[in-house]
This record gives sequence, C-alpha cells and structure tokens, in this order.
Amino acid sequence: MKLTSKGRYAVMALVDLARFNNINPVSLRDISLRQGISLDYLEQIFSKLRKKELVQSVRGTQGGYILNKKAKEIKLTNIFDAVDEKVKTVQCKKDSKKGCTGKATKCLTHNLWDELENHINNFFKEKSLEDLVKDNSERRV
Amino acid sequence: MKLTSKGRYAVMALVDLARFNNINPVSLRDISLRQGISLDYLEQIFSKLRKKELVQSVRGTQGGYILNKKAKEIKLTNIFDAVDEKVKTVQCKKDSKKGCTGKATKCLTHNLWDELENHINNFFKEKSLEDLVKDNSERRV
DNA sequence: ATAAACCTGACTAAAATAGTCAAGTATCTA
DNA sequence: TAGATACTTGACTATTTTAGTCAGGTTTAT
Ligand code: FES
Ligand code: FES
Repeated sequence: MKLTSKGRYAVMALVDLARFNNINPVSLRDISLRQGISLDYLEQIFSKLRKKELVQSVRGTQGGYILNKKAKEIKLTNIFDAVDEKVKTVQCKKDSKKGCTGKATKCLTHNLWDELENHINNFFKEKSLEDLVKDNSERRV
Repeated sequence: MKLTSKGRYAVMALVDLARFNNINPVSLRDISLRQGISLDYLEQIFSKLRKKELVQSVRGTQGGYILNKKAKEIKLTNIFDAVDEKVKTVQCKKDSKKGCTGKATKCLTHNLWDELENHINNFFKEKSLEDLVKDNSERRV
C-alpha cells in the first residue's frame, strides 16, 4: 500500500499555500520552487482542487491561488477526494452482489478490508489543514 | 492508496489454510480452487510465507502446507512483511538526512505521513489470523 | 513407476503513475 | 496597448509496478 505522489503533492502544496496565504494569492510557480514539484503537474492538481472549490484562482499578473475555505475546514479527506486519491482495499466492486472471486458471497476477507478502509479514512477525516500548518510552525520555534 | 492483490491473496490463503488446518496439510491446488487464485501465483506467495516460517510445507502426494504457528500468533503485520506488502507513505528514504525534495530538511508533510504509516501499521499489528477465522465462522452461524 | 504436489527463476502483458508538452486565455503593469 | 505573468486545458508518453504466466525442475506416497 502506498501513497501516490499526486496525493502527497496536493497536501504539500496546500500546506504551503495555507502558510503564505495572508492577503495575496500565491503563484504555482512559487510553490513549485519551494516544494520542488513540477509546475505542469501542479497545474493539473490545482485544476482539480479548484473544481472542488477548495481553492480560488486569481488570473493575470500577481495572480495565483488562495484558499477558498478556512484551513480548519479543509480536511485531508477533502483534499484526497478532490484529486482522486482514494483508499481502495477491497477487490470486489463495492456495491455488487458478487464477491471478489465472482461468487455470490463475499470472500473470506472482505470484512477485514472494509474495516481497514474505515480505519484509514478516519485518519483523513480528522486531520485538517490547520493542524498541519500549526504542527509545522511549532516545530520551527 | 490501495492494497495489492499479493497482500490480499496472502491473507485470503492463510485464512483458508487456518480453517482447514486440522491434521492434514492443505494443498495449494485446493486453496486455488476455493479462493479463485492462480496456482502459480499462490506458489510464489507461499514460497515467501515459508521462508518467513509462517507455514511449513509437506512435499509429495497428499502434501500441502500447514501453519507453523498458532493462528493467534500470526498477525497481519507478519503476513504482509513476509510477502513484501509494505506500507509506504513517505517519499524520502526513511533514514536519509535529506528530505524528499533533496533538501537538508524534511518536507512540510513528512511528519504527517509518518503518523499515517503508524496508524495503518497499528491496525496490522493488532489483527491476528485467529481473529479473522473467528470473525468468519461467527458470520456463518 | 507414476502421479500429486512442492519449488524456483525467468519472463511478460497490462495497468497505473508521474510526469511532459503544446496551445491557449485572462489580467496587471509599464 | 504591448508584454509579461500566471492560470487553463487536453493530449501525449516514459517509467514503474503489478499480476500474473511459463517452463522446468524435485520430493514422496501409493
Ligand atoms: S474483497 Fe469483497 S468479496 Fe473479496
Ligand atoms: S516525505 Fe520525508 S521529507 Fe518529504
């Protein structure tokens, strides 16, 4: 099980944005340089974040992105959802009547993976962007 | 983040093995048929499980595999470890002095991913094969 | 002897990931 | 108003990982 770069970058970028998000928009170029993430890739990511209304764009010179909600209200789960980083543990189609081996019943481990999925998602539901920013500035003191 | 088939199959196979593991060894062929997993693939998986001494092999006709420990003592974490299904959330090399973007410091989110990794691994450390077998037979009543 | 079953290593097709590239559009500033 | 900055979009591609397959063994009960 591993976390993909897309998900990791999305969170990194938003933490960066949240820290520098005083009044002026933050350009992707700046985030790219600070975090070492390809600008083109960031653009793909932010396009999705914008569609889910986590950020707002400001076009033109001196433009960039600003948070569209309070950092406290943006949970990790929202971020991951926006960039399609989903937790997938079961093999069967989630709602199908058939188990993962095509049989009518669920396989021996279906319940286990469901539990696991919930366990992981709970973590994402609890953590907010604010937590991350705080966490980080504390460590700098 | 998703669970790979290798990890899922390893657990499925061991649960199956644990259920039928009375006195006689269980052949991979039987597991393959019951669980719908390719025999060749199962062989790869059991080779690893054997090397980590989770199972014992019995060669020859009427052979197969038996558990090498009590089901209670085999945790999910042991199984995943055996088949190299590791949880990997950080991008940087775990012990390197450099962060994931090559800088000297850890990136803004390193701690978060570490927490996540622990969170997931805790789940694996708690669950034993016995839990899974019980869980399953209860549901059959 | 022979068949059942374990054992091993090499190989490969398909999918997912992590980007790149190209061609725009909008807006600020000089 | 020209030019620069920065967002916008969609298509394309190289790399890596996954999920197996395949071919050839060896061991042992009957
Ligand atoms: S994981 Fe759902 S039936 Fe196997
Ligand atoms: S994940 Fe370790 S430094 Fe970025």
